[in-house]
Amino acid sequence: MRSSPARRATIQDVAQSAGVSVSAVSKVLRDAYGVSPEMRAKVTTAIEKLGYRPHAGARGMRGRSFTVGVVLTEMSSPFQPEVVDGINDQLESSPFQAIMTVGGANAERQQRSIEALVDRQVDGLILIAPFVRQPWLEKLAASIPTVVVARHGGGSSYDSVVDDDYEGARLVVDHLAGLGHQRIMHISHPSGGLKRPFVLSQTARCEGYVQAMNRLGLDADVIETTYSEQGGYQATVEALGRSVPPTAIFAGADIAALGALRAAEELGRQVPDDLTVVGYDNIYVTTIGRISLTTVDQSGQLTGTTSARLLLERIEGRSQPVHYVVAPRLIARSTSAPPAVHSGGRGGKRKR
Amino acid sequence: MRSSPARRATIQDVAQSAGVSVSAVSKVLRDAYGVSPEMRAKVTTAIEKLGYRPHAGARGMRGRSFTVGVVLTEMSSPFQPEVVDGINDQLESSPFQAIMTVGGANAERQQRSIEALVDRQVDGLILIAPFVRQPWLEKLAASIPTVVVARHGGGSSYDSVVDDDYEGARLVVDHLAGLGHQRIMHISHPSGGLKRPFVLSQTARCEGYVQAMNRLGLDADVIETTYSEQGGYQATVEALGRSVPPTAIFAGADIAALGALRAAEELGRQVPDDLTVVGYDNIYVTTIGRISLTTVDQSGQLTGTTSARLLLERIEGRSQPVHYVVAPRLIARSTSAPPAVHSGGRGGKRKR
DNA sequence: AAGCCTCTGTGTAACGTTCTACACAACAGG
DNA sequence: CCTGTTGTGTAGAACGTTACACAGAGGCTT
Repeated sequence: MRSSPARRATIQDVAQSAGVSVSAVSKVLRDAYGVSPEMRAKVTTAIEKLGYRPHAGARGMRGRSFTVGVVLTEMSSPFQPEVVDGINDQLESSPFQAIMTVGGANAERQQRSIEALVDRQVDGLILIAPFVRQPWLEKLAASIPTVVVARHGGGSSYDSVVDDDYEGARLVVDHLAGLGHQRIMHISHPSGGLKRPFVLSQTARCEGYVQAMNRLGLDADVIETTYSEQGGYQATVEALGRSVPPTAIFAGADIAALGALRAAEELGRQVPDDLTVVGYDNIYVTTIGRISLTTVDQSGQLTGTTSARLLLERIEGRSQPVHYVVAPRLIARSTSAPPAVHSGGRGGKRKR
Repeated sequence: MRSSPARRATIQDVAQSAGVSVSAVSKVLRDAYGVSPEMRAKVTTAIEKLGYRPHAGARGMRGRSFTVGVVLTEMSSPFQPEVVDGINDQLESSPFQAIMTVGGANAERQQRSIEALVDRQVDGLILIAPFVRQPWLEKLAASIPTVVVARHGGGSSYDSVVDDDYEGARLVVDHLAGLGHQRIMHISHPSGGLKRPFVLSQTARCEGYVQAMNRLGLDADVIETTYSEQGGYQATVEALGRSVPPTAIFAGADIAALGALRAAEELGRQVPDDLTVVGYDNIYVTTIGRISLTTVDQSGQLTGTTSARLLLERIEGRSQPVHYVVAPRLIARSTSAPPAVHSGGRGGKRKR
């Protein structure tokens, strides 16, 4: 008459099987001070034999749960999964395990996701592009080690890893201006209610664009829609319908650039001959032949490994904040080229 | 001299603040029998006031953790995130919270991810396209409520939700044959060591293709590479290099179809005039103008909500297995057309 | 030889919940 | 007035782990 069909082995069972005390087993498990080699051997054998695995919930009640929580904003964006891969790679060699939740688009749902993770007693948190309010974030980070990804402005109680979106935008503008473009339109995305300096990528890219344009003495021209195929499409249709349309479109995200490409195609503009289109993110599809989009790469992988490393340091006790900036890289492909020739001085636009 | 800066409120604190016993609070929390309306009111007020949130780890030690674990194989595939969205939607109205881990490509890492979740005392498990071995899976599912997504062959101790990949492949073959194609090549992906009938989508699609071809009296022609842009590219280069090349390529996944498109372009074949290409999955990029791939849709959202529903039923106690099949749907876009004219016999094809 | 370390191992009190068993009150039926 | 019954609340033992406090056993100094 055994109890349940397949009860899980506990630390008790291991202790009994090895003929030692529970505390001794715990010591071995925790790699604590004061275990003889024989002790360790006996215990590990017993663990092996019983297929014992420590119960994270019980662990979390006293010490650590060896779990870190990752909150994503959206999985469909290709950048975030890349970051997650980086995190997992970095954690592989540590005793920590990452668990994720999807926060979703609004601050409230995001907050709920974060709290759910905290309820589950994670030892640390990595938040990707969160738009919860700053005071809430600071308070959260004061109570649990936290690393924030893709949100500018630093913060005093958490670490952060951000792409230098200002610089990325500058790279694009300089590239386009270098090709001879003057009327460069930028497609942006709502700021999510965050105010300077605690802004997400979209806002930083937009500001970087404006600054770079001003420095070159060019007029900034921003259309705010959303970072989506639809958004890019609409913004492009609107811009090309003007009496003096832009010669280049800089979309703040590749996905919007794809919409811009579709709009251009439908309106009979050849890319890059009649119109230059540039994106941002270097998502996978931009590389494939039919698209071959000029874009900016921010290494999601590197961002992920870095943030995991910072989080582990923080869990180990570091408390002064570290803010890490990842340098972006322009990847010129085949959707950018010099603008169409003007007949003479200023004149007409030629289209096919 | 308070203890720590911001200690988390416990059930004790709530009990004290409400002037009742801990057990009473627990009863309210669990909606258990034997609480008077006044009691409930007092307790909920106290909970509100203290901002109390139950500690999932501690809960898990006796009762439920109200957490379900989701294991993905890869996040870069667009199908899996869609499933996750569906799961989250369904769980929104329940007290359960989903946490995810990324299993990765090999069975061993996947197994580790699953175990990590079990260690964290999840109440149930949803596994997306797992290729752990069948006996292991059955044993796991015997000890914890489990739903398996995208793996054929049923199973006696778990529920499953699968796309009818056989039918999907048949839809494609019939579509192509209906257009007049005879030499239809299929790009497949390694089976991951699983044997019939417990196969993953790729194998089912391949088998469905072979059966459909045979039924029409056509010769099956399969190249096994991987479901990746590279894989699709290589297979296509190989096939088009033959003395009698296929007139249509049916890639088992959209991502491979994109590679096929690139290969066709580089080899100077016009799609769909010189070559038809069809994918599977209806991933986002297939919809955009420059690509507009003919493909098969399997609703990831529906798959997700269904599997979450099944899991909740199972957690509530159902034990006989349910196997749910989702019907696929062909989406004809602009990469499929009748084959190029044979000199003589067949009617001419002219497009655009 | 006494005293004092150091090294290993054990006992046991938490940790925050759940849930069974029970106490008590109020009330109904005989 | 006694005996149930029903409804409401509480005590307290788990659950599986950690980590503090301490007990012995030797070995080194004086």
